[in-house]
Amino acid sequence: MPKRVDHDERRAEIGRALVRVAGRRGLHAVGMRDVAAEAGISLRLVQYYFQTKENLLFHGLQQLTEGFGERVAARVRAAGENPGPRAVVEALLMTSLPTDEESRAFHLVLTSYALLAVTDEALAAQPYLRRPDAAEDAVTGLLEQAREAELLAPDADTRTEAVALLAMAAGLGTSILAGQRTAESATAVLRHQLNRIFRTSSASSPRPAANSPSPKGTSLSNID
Amino acid sequence: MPKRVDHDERRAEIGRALVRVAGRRGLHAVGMRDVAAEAGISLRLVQYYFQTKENLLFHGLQQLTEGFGERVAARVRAAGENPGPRAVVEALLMTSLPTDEESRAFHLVLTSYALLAVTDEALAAQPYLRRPDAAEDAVTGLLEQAREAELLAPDADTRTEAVALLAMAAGLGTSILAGQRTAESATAVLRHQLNRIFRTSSASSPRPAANSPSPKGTSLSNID
DNA sequence: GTTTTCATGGTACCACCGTATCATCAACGT
DNA sequence: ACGTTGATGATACGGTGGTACCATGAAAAC
Repeated sequence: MPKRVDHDERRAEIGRALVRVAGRRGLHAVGMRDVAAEAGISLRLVQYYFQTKENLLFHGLQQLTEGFGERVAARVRAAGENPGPRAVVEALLMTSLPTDEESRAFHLVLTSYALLAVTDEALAAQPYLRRPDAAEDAVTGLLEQAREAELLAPDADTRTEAVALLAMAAGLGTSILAGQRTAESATAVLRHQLNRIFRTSSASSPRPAANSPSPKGTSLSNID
Repeated sequence: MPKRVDHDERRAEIGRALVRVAGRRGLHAVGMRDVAAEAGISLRLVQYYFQTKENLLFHGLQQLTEGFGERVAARVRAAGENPGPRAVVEALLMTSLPTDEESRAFHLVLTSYALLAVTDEALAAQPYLRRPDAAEDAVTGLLEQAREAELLAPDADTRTEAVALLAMAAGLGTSILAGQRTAESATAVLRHQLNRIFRTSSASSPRPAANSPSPKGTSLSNID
């Protein structure tokens, strides 16, 4: 069978297997043999593509963060062709909530990594966890935009509100993971806060339909 | 030395050792030998007082949650003799932030437990993690009190605000743990939200300046 | 066609970890 | 006094997990 193999694709597949099994049994309980079995390959191959477990874990983390960026982008795209600042902020926040079963695993593993990084300096040095300030900057910028479009109270403290929103989303996310709250109630709480910050000039009730057909082009920023 | 020994005190001491070492190296990296060394006793004794590691972990979790309750109580006590609802809420929220080095370990380990409980049903069945709704009820009740004392907007959604506050505190706490935010900026964000919710008894103008509007003088300037 | 290189399988090694076993020593009851 | 019981030490055992080593089939290079 030794036809030339795409190493990157192979590594990505193994990384997905890692995330899957970690989502089920917890990141702490994942061994290389488990990953191999989940990916349907032999232990030797996991070693072959990632020499060490540390390497595998790093790669898994990288995939997760990249996946998060893609999820945000997809949600923003789904918010319409020219989404207003609120729609973008909402997309960003909602993405950080574990709603369906797949994103539940996603967030569980990502949170596990973050917690590991607190005491594992090798993980903390990985750049993929090193810039969550990017999200803060992005949300702050979006709130600024909204203020200039007179969608916010003129004296709103955008940076503080951005931090508060992100922290709230993170906290709600772990609440959902822990089974203390449903995804629906969490989104309701989040939307309540958004409704407070954004003085909705038109529809105020939680209508998830088309909102804010803003003429101003809000260019999507990088966002992680 | 075989004079009768207070088992409970011994177990508590070992539990404290567990939390200490877990705070340094992470809960996942803690073994019974580490706990024994940290407590200055032999491995055999850790086995003697806790038969199994699972038992030790359960006990450690119990100690942590009990410690949390005591911390809240101490902070409320420090808030004055007859603290208003806001002072109590603030004490509760501030307690859930890792400020000094000791509480940092405290929250790191507690968060690790919570995350473990997601995939470990034996841990999830432990009653000490089973009642975080209690905090939600407490804060909601306090907000109700405040509303009746006309410290809140009469149409405030107390339960939603309570959930939001608790989620925000949790999220800010993990941010501090991850080194993404200082404890000072986190407390500032939290106070900003409290200032928003608790408005002065006269007007609804948001005062970002000093707080303590209560007639009883609910100024708690404790905090480390 | 031979050689080299890539991909893969199988398995052994080593260290660590939780647990169990055996042994000892000091107090306390009667 | 002496046996019983509680507290402690030392060490062994079984399992598991990451890593390493050897082998081999199958293309690609020459």
